[in-house]
Amino acid sequence: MKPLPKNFYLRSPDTVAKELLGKILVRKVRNHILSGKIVETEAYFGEGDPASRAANGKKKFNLAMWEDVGKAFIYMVHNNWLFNVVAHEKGKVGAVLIRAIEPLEGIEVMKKNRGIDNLRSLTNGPGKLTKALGITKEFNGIDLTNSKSEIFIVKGKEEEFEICKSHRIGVSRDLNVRLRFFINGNQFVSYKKVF
DNA sequence: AGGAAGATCTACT
DNA sequence: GTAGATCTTCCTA
Repeated sequence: MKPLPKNFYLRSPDTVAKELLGKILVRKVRNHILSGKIVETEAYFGEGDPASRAANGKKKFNLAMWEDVGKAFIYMVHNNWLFNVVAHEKGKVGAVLIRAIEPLEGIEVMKKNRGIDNLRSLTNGPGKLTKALGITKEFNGIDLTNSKSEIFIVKGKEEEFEICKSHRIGVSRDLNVRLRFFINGNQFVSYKKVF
């Protein structure tokens, strides 16, 4: 499987967020592979988006959002690492938060990483999936378009699904636009409720 | 030093 | 399904 090319991410964050649904997030560890289908995402812009980490200008920790698209942008909130993909049009700023995946390969390892046995709550949240896949700040800036990386994203198999939109979750000051996208009816979407 | 943050877990109604 | 306590960085004063 070849990773999605860089120009996939060279578009508006909301477009990329929508199109990332159904793609496969792959995490390579020494002798095994963990992977899952992306079922829920959120788009974040740069300036003008009060919920974005980039809203207050460049900082040390959010530099990745200004840099090359197709890279990982990882930061911590409430003791959880959140995994984003840098995506924006040329010269702009933005990222897509991966909020939930459906486990495919390496489920036993994910259960061990999470310390639980329940499949449904294994990766149905942004902080949960990073824990299940063993993702930490160390991977900030990693290239997701290179299959040699420890984390990358490939095209999944073709399938039909309905895309739903809602407002972003947990954001104290959201924009008046729906920027959360998820696969309708999927068991691993973090909240069914539509805000 | 203090507070806020894109969340999670647990314990209930 | 919803409410409340609580976890750790990084930013701002």
